[in-house]
Amino acid sequence: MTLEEVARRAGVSPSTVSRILNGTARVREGKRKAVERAIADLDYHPNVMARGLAGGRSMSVGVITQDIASPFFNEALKGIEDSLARAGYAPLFVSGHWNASKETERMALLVARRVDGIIVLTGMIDDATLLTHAQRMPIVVTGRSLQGPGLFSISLANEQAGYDATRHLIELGHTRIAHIAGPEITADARDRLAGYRRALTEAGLPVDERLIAFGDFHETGGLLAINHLLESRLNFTGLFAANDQMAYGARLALYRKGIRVPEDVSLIGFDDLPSSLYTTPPLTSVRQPAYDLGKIAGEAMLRLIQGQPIPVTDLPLQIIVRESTLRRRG
Amino acid sequence: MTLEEVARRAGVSPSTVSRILNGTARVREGKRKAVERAIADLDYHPNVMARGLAGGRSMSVGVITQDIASPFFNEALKGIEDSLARAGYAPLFVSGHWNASKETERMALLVARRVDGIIVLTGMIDDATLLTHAQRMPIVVTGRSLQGPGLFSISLANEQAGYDATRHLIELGHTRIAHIAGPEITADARDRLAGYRRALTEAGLPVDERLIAFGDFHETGGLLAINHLLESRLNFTGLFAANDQMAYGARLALYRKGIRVPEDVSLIGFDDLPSSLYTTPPLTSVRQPAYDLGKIAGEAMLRLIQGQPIPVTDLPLQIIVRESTLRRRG
DNA sequence: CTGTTAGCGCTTTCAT
DNA sequence: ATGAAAGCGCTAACAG
Repeated sequence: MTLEEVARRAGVSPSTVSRILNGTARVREGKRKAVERAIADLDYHPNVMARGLAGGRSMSVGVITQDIASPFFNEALKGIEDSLARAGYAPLFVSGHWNASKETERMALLVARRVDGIIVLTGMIDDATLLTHAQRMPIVVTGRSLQGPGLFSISLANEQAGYDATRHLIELGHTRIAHIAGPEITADARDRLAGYRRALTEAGLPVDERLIAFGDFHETGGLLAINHLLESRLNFTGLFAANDQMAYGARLALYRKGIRVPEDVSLIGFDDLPSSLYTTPPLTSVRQPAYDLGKIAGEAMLRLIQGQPIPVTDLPLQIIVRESTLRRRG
Repeated sequence: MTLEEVARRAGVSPSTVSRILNGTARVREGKRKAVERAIADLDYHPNVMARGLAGGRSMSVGVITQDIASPFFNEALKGIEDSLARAGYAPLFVSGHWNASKETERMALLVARRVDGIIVLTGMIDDATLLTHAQRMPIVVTGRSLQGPGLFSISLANEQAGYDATRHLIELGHTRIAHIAGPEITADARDRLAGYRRALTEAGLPVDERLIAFGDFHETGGLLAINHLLESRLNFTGLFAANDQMAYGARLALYRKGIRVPEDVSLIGFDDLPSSLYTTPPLTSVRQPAYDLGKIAGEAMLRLIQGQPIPVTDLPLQIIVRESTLRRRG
């Protein structure tokens, strides 16, 4: 089934069919009807590649994640898929594996595929490279605030959220609060750590550097960090992990040592992954609206492609209090 | 940068460049060198769409999952991405949302995008439809065993694994074993349930239908199922959940009632999600090699496209014993 | 409003 | 072994 056959069957020219398909120009009602019937009769679906070649658009947008199998990114991907699908665009997912050079390579792959735009979910690529790419095609990037033509960034208030999380523990009476930070190279991790420091300082509490451990944003990282803290015989009653996965690992490490959550240690995570509702005990966490983030990124991309202005949307981070944090005893 | 410019720069015809790019024919060493230099100098990347239009191949394969954000599917997607990327193919992911009609619709979308093949991860589409599609393009389907030209299926021994899981509990001395099954419409769920029944029967234990609850393969389903069982005042010391997510929900429900795992109830899941290593206690589960499954599916697709024979590979399901199951006391 | 005419960048006969 | 030429299916000026 080709557009030409549709045209023949409807008794019009190919251009007319194209116009109707794309809404490029007004067409007389009669012809439109005829074409629509022909399309239905023939079960015609435009060839996306031919369209792309001729029109210069591929109807696909590239999405760079760090790890396609990470629960946090996944929620975002779902949001992206949903928003893009509505406009007939298909997402092309690639993983950067937390590696700047691999990420650059994947980006080249997307460019070769002539994607109409690229959404970068918390990438490691530097700002300058991004800005350069933005000159050739629309870019939406999350996790940093960047200004530039053809580029839209969605940043979340990580510092403030890190502050709030720590503050939550302080308000529960905790004074010895440890922090498992994420990799120092990621801006998110640095901001959350900065928030932690500010909350402590503002409350007049000392910042004990030995209470700060670094993890890899995975469960193992949390586990190792806690084991390390415990071996150093440092005590603490509050613990703020820079993401939920590390909180899970930390929780297991505590369980192994017979330290109870929340009775002995209050634990707060970050991300509020869907699974955090079902840990034992259910985890208190800073909710990052991952799905919404993806959806907004997708919609922004669509607007960018069409040259429309993008409305500013607020993505509030909020603390979801569950059962892993408790007022300090005594 | 187009192929023509490369040809001009290398002093050859476009066809020659094309031949070198695709390895379609032997080309004299001198010209090949010249072309390769031109490609490097110009940083040329073939236009995938033009290629697709002319050659009839899109260098992309469609992947239908039920839920792009489910941890199990995700591991598989990662495997698919890895195997496909090596051959220059890109996966196009779509979600069927456990809904047969939506799945059919998504399939049509993939066909319209002229994918070179479709991988169906445990879909709900009926066998006949799949066989029909297989006549037009390569299909790889997991979770069922189906024979046909242009079609390759990878099935896992779900019944046997269900049997093994139940058997594990029986061997630990449990006689009252409950089962949280998945949706009856899915073959996986039915098979696991059948294995559960067989293990009980073979061991001479009665199959108490009241001890079988159905869930939706999500955490909520497990939680609800256990609440239901508990309200009916049925007692049991062993529990087999048809997937890990439902096991998580069940574990929380038990925690809420003050029933300890594994001291009071031994719990075994299915899938062995990465996160099951970090639950409290770490979950005993039947390991489904999701990543390998994806990888094998991707490789099979590549072979199918190239008309090569597909080697039979065995995907063993095995029980990973952790700390959520224990010998029955007393 | 609508048809005609060029391509988009590449692959693939068909000659040579 | 290699070049010339004819499309793949569609969009986008350009004329009416």
